[in-house]
Amino acid sequence: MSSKGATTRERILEAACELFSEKGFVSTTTQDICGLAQANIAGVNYHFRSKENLYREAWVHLDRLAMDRWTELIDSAESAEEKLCQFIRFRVNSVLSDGMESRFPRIMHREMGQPSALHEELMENYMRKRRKWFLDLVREIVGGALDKRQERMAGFCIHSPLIHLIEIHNRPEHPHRHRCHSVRKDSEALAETLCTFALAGLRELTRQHGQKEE
Amino acid sequence: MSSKGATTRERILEAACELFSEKGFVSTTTQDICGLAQANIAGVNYHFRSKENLYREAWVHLDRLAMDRWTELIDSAESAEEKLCQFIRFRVNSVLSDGMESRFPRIMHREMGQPSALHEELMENYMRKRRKWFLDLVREIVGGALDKRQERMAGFCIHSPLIHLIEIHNRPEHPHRHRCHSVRKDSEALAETLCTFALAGLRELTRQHGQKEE
DNA sequence: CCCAAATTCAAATGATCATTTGAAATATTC
DNA sequence: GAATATTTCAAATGATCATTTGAATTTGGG
Repeated sequence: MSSKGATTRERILEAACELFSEKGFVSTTTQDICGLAQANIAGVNYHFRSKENLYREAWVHLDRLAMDRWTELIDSAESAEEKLCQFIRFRVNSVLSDGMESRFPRIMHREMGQPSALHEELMENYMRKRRKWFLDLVREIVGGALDKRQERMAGFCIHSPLIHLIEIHNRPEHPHRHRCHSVRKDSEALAETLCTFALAGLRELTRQHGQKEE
Repeated sequence: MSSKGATTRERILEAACELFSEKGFVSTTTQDICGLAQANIAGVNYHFRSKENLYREAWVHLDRLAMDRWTELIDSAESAEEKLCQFIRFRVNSVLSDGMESRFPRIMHREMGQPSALHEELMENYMRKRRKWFLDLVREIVGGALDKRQERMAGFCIHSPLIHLIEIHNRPEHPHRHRCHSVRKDSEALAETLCTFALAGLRELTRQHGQKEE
């Protein structure tokens, strides 16, 4: 716990980020948050007006952290294909690490599975730009060989395993987590498998499309 | 509504299947269920002892329906690759149809995202056999070329888009569903794209593995 | 050191939920 | 068709939750 020398407000926000990303908005109670933050229950409403607004602040905070790491990533790679693989490795590592890096993907995933009252606002502010970036990257790789609908479907095929990975590694404790053995060690191998699948799929799709043209 | 000439018990079970698969155990209230079933609130506890036990009965019912369609599928295809594609087409059609066929995948998905007290029992009874069937199918396709860990990862790559599809099409109404345009029409095209990706990925994986051997 | 503003706190409020209760209504049996 | 068992019902119960309240405590400026 990083509650060393932090204000009550900071401890509550930190606890909120942890719990909201783990369990989502509805399943997280203010009691949970204040318990973890070692603060009084009324602290949430005093410092953040409401649970809902605390949720909003948690998004602002997590988005900022995620974007910091995001920009590092974007600049590093050269070709579009390499950029995609970097993105895949980045996300796999983030999620499997179970650390702070995985919080943004996880709160996003919880919000998708059980939308809060802020859903549209959050999608507009935090989803749209990421989605566009990813689809543009796919388009760059296939080099205009596919139509918009096919690009979307290809993006779907590539992105789905990353979403599913979040899902698997963000399940409430339940002794049933025995499936995720040797997760740390598999991290790199899994990322490489996902890259292989993504590139092989894209190549096959463009190949098929080229054949139809002739 | 198929409440024609059905007993209260049947109407409650039917409503429970619909709502549990749409919103999951916790987010579905007995009031919702009885409202949809046009039954008194006490009906759940009279006919099913508890909400939890009603949930169990809903699983029994949905599993039976899903298995009926499942066996039709298994017998039809010849080669393992063809069987996998049949499975993919079947699942895509089921989920995109938004009908009764999609209920089992959806209740499964909700249970994974927010496990109930019955989680382990349900996984044991309804998940294990399906999971085994799918992984055996992958193994048959790669013909023993990959090790267990790689088979699992390949299965993950192929299965993830199907899970994600359930997720996308099982989101609470929210006007934000505008992403799913022309879903019905895209159904076949999406299934074919998924098949292409799956087979291309598997071939590339076995090819890479063959190279390493030499 | 004192006072006022900011913060913390335990307890109360009101809403929602699953479940219980016991009476009323309905169906079944003899 | 009366007696009995089954099913329905409106209202009550008790648990959990977010939020409010007003008093107690701490903090910071003069």
